[in-house]
Amino acid sequence: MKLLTSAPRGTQDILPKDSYKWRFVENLLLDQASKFQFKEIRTPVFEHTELFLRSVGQDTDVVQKEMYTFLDKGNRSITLRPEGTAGAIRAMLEHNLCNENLPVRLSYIDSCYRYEKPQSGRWREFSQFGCEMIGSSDPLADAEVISLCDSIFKRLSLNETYIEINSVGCPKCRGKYYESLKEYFEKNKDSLCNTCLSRLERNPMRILDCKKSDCLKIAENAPSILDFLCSECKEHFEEVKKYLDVAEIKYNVNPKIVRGLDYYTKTVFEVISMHEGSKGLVCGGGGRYDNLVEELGGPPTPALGFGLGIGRILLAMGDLLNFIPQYKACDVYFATLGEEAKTLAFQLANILRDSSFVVECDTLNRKLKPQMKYADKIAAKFAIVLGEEEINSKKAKIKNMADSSEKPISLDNDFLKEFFEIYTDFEKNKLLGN
RNA sequence: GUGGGUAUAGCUUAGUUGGUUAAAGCGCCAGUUUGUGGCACUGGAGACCGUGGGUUCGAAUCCCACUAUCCACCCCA
Repeated sequence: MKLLTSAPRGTQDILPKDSYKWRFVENLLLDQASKFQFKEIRTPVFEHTELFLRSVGQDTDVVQKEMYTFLDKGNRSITLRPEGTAGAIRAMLEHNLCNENLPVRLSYIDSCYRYEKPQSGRWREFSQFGCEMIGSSDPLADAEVISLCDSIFKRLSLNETYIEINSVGCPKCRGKYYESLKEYFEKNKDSLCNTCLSRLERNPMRILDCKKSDCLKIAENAPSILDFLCSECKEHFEEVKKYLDVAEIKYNVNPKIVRGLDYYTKTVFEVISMHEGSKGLVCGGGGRYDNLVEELGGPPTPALGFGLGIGRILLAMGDLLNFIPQYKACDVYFATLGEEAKTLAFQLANILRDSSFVVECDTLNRKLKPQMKYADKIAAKFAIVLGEEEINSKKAKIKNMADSSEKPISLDNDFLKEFFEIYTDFEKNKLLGN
């Protein structure tokens, strides 16, 4: 078969055999966030390009080479969102949510888009769960957001996941730190890789993130941001750690973590999964961004948040996904012979469905045998055969597919009542282990 | 963006030093007499061997390009 085309590069179709797993994880994420009073917000998939230029930052890789940007028919520059924070904050400001109760706590599940070369755990279209807490500068807010993130992984039984935290300070302390970093790397310029040389000018902190062995070696002895934090930032960071300790949340302080987006200040953190299939993959990240709200035209407002890649979470979960409850099994399958039977089955099926049973009827006009085969394959609990005899006598047999036992059932007004009796009996026996 | 692997039915794969109608298992469909599933047996549908060039009398097999996919780097969720 020659298909016209296939799904675009870096996208994925989530088929019925997997979609329920996604749904389960998504529900769990939103539910856990709601325990911390985060409420769902839904924002557009695309925004005006300038939003991301300003928030994510001109110099970032995301903006420089990964955005899906195009002109619409009205000549507006539009960009498919590469992350969730900017849109959430924009919407919050546009609808004056921060003029109501502070803090504002928002959660979302967004499809995001980045033009990257796909590989394991990386797609061009990916689903991101995020939470944003706007209005508090208190270190407890940081601890609470990290705690939410941590609790999610606990709830998912992802135990080989750990949290790394750092503080990138405020623009004030970062200025001094950059100078010192530049000075340090200038001295070791000869051993740096080419990418790092260009980073030296634009964003020396990114050199700390380089994985090349030569750069790693130099970075090892580079000055640490933690030694340059101003008293306010330092105190803030200490408080955050104190709260995390109280909550018995495990974390490593890693002065080398640098988040990829420009808006971060003070606390930043990453969630790294060491599970099979996602070894060392960053499946979440976040931090404080005290200047972003103002940057987008709002009043000076402290805020912070985090994002998790849902695809990466599923990757990390691996075999755990097998324990997720699947779609409801079929309660009753109607095997039908002839037009009249088909019609009757259709009516009876809807009666059962109104009582929230899961029912399926034959729609392929197959012979009885293949129909029973099918009922078996879909693991129907009961099968009811309808043919000429049954219609004439207004009585049918309902077959328990597990033990092949059959019981009579009326097809008239008593149908639902009798079915209930048979069904509860069946469930009772199951509980008793028969 | 850089480097490497892979590309044969829906899925998993076989395909010998290039040689004629490209195999198998699973899955799907149908049958094994009349209206009943799980087992077994029989049969069937389904592949222009990723695409396009080239080498050759002859290419799934060799060469080149492209595309897709996977992996690593970069970056990140």
